[in-house]
Amino acid sequence: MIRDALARGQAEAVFPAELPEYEVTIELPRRSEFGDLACNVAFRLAGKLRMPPRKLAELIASRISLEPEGELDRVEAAGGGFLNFLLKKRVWGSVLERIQAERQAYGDSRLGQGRRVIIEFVSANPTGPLHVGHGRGAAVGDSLANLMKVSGFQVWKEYYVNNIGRQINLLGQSVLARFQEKVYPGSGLDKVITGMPAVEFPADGYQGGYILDLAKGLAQQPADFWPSSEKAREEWIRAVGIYAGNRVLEGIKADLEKFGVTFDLWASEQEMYKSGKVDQALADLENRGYLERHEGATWFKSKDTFGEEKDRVLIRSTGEKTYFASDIAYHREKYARGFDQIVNIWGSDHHGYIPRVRAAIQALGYPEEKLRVILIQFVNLLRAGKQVSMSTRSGEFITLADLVAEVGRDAARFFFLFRKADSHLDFDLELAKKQAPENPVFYVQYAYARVSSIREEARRMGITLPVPEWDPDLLTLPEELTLLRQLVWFPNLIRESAQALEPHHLTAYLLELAGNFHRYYHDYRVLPPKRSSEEQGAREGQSSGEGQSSKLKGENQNDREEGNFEPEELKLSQARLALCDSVQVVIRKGLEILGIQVPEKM
RNA sequence: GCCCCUGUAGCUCAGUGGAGAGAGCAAAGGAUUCCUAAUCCUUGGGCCGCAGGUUCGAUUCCUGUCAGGGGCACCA
Repeated sequence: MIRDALARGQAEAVFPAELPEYEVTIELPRRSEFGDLACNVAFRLAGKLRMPPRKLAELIASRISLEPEGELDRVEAAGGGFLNFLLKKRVWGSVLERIQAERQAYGDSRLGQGRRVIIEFVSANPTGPLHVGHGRGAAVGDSLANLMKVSGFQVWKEYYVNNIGRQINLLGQSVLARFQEKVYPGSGLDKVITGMPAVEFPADGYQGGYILDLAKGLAQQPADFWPSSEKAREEWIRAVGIYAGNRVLEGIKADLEKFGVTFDLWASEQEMYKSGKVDQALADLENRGYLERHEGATWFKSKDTFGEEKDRVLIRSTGEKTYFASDIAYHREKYARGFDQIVNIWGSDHHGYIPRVRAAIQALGYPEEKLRVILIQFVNLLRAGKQVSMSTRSGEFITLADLVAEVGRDAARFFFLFRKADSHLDFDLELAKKQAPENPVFYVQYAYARVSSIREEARRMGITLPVPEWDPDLLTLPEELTLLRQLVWFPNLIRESAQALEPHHLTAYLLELAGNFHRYYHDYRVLPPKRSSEEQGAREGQSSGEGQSSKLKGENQNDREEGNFEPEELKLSQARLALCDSVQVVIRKGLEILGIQVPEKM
């Protein structure tokens, strides 16, 4: 259309016959005064045509022909040279028809075209309960999964369990030492356990109350749990470590379930070893010439080949394989399983680790650009403005379970998704608990509950949805247009957030939508005002029509029934009700993606 | 030393190659005969860290610089 206008200008010899290459981009302006769509083509051409952009814009605008049946209402030149387009009102109003028809499917798209994506997240070592930082990763990962699902991706969620290796042994040793110290003496267990080697509590062992609980649990183990007396100390530690790791993992699973987060697979590092996948991966690297042996260890040649700082150890001189070795095998598996996109959500302390993993993926001949890593920055937990310290080792931490118990799952998830994943997050416990407007979670949920309340009241009055016929001219208030525009924007927001892997945009959007709704609600009535009983006339006492429960009888005196409104009044109310209902549908959809529940009443 | 992230209102943070830069909190004052006052309104408040560059146009992109956080193991 714009090109037509320019061509017309050329024909009139206002523009030169030879136009330079140019691009026409249309954007949504931030301010409603600037129209519904804006175009900056005049700026792009101004320099080349040696004309002021404003003048150029006016020339173009005057040559644009609008089809009378089209969706555009008018076009004008504005500002320094923008072309602003105004859509006809029915275009905005039609979004309500669409939402009413699609309901919860509004916002779904086929962006992903069924491509398969694996999202690995949380993946905390089973050496202690999840803390709030893991909770943030869980919230981000789970919401991202939802976001991608509605955007047409096939999503697979996975937790990688590091249930073997040094940390697990350390856990085993910590638990066994506590067992010998606090549980075993005088327990009579010497009849069951024979030849237990003495184990001291390691210097860097795990502290915290859960270690003693695990030690107490050991007392319930059957006799065949314990290694035979001639087995080495390491065997005892390993057995206790695996036991403790499994117990901790059960707790982690339970905590995540309470947090509303589930996984399609709990991938086990032990399994990677048992199935020979680690050895296969190493053999693969060997065949491709990326392994090197010196100083008794086996190294991945990442320094000269991939520009890494240094080579990395895969097999220690002791013969033990490093975590990196099994992680290479795990990533190799992800590629081999045929995922189109691989998303890892890691703690920000892993950032130095990413280039190394990418190097290994390239070394194995896989496309590393399929891998995208989201780093989760630390959560700064505040209570009454004071920082709450966290560290797994010292045992002084607030667990995810504690957090959920204190502020609730909904508030916790919302706060975790409030900020960009890679920026530091201040989490104020007092604010999250507050049942007040300054708490964003309640603010959004309340907007939802309010609509339910309106709908309930409407039902009593006999006003129902769907609207029989849509009259776009009924919603003409600026506040209504603001809401309509925001609803139109929603599917776009979902797509963009899914593409960028950034669920936090959704929390901001919902807050804004809730705010616009609250303002609208405050200033205008959705339903017709109640009439006093004198005005109500002869219909009194009659029981109302379908779907009314008997408990409403007492209220009927003040209520009006269907047919008791002016037709225009009824139509306006229905249109506004459709708007509110559509706002609610979108809030529900948004909160669902974030994993937050919607209350019908508050 | 090298690498990554972050510098935007008093605080916590959104945001964008374009049109007086936004929200929440905090401060002060106000608003319910009527669909939930868990709401709403008003008022102040800003060299978008600093300096260059690219551009018709930079808070946004590039370079440098300063400040804060984090990472650089034969740990995971």
